[in-house]
Amino acid sequence: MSALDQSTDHDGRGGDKLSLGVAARLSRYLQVLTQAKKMGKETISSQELSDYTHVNSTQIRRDLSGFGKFGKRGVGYKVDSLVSQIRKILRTSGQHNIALFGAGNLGRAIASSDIFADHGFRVVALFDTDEDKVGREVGPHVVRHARDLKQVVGEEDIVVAVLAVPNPAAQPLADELVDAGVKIIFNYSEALLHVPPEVTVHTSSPAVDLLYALYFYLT
Amino acid sequence: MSALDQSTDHDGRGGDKLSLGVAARLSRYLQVLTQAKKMGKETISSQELSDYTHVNSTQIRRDLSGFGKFGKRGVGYKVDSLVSQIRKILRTSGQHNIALFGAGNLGRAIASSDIFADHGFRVVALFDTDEDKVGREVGPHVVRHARDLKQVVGEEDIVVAVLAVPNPAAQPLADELVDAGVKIIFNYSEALLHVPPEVTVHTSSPAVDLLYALYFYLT
DNA sequence: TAGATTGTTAATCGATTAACAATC
DNA sequence: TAGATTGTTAATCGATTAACAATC
Repeated sequence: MSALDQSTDHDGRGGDKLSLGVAARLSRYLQVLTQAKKMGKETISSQELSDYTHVNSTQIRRDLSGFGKFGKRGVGYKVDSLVSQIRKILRTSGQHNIALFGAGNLGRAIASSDIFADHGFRVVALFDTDEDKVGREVGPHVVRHARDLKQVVGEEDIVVAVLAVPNPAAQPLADELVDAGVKIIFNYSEALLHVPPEVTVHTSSPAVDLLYALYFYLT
Repeated sequence: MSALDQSTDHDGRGGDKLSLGVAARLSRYLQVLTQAKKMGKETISSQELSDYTHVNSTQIRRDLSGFGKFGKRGVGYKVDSLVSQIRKILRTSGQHNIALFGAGNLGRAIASSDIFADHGFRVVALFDTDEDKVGREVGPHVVRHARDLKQVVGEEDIVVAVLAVPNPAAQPLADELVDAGVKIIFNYSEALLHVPPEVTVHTSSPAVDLLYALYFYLT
């Protein structure tokens, strides 16, 4: 993880790496803005963004003004152009191909939703190891056998793999993915995955998020 | 959101509110520890915890030592007792009842998994509005019609609702939940939900997490 | 113009980390 | 004992926020 490296220029314009906090907040703004755009909203104020993200409005303005003057005083920010700007800052303007593993309930839910598509991610392949599932259609995908993963990862330039597989299957699969050259593993199983340092694992943990929310309710 | 209120005592022993950062990190430690325990691991060092959580090992020791001397020098922390200690600190030692809405792919995936159960959350009811689904069995649950939600929420002391419903259904359902007295809404739809200030909404956003991970890969 | 909201400053506060003594 | 790892200090650095001038 070189994510902790911090740039010494703090005006943010230098094309240098964002700090962890800034990158995380920009991502959240993008989430809200994307949905606001879908709902036909044309402008949004830092205060409205604050209401949805729970980030202080001054900080939102500060985060954004580091990269340019995107807002209009007295009006707010144009939703549409702010989405483009943040995508540019996060360097995620393009399309990114992802491979999805596991065609169970969770895998099918992910494959049929547009949560990833809305942010420029395209599921290009859905894999399973169950021969009964291979060949079946799930949304726009035909389930492929996981033994083909290396070929597909190479051909389709896949950097991200999403794991919706049972816990015991996760580590062996992760090993194969690392071997095939995947750099980011999004893990929906609960398994603790061992990977080389150049590979990033993000383990989704709804229950942990819930514990956190509950703490502030209970106190 | 009173989550930003900060206590003025910083030793953490006073039974006062944790800061946002500390509470978030403790939750993450708990996630890893819970899984490590499942895998039969008996002790764990701050360095190992750091490898899995990407939190600096000094900070982990610092976070923990604020509440007591849980570790043994030269050995590490006992996984089992550390889990109990953190649960105590986060005040989530008990059981918490949750209601799950939506018996589609995602709802069924959540209902059949033990991600919530592992952390003391018990799904006590699964709702849908589709009459075809009502009455069907999903894991240990029988799908109930959402019109019964108010009764169930009252009877079962439900504080948390998990929404695995289509976007357009989310806001009307949130309104009903607020009316019924639910305090925490865990939103798996993409809809931006409007709720009164005493209710907390957490919107899950895998694509946003992915954007964030991708940024650090791309730079 | 009057009202609203941005962009920016300056001050404060908390988070982070290297280093190391303590001790298992 | 020797090695390992915790608990804690002290210094630094970045995040946060109130306040307000600028301006749409």
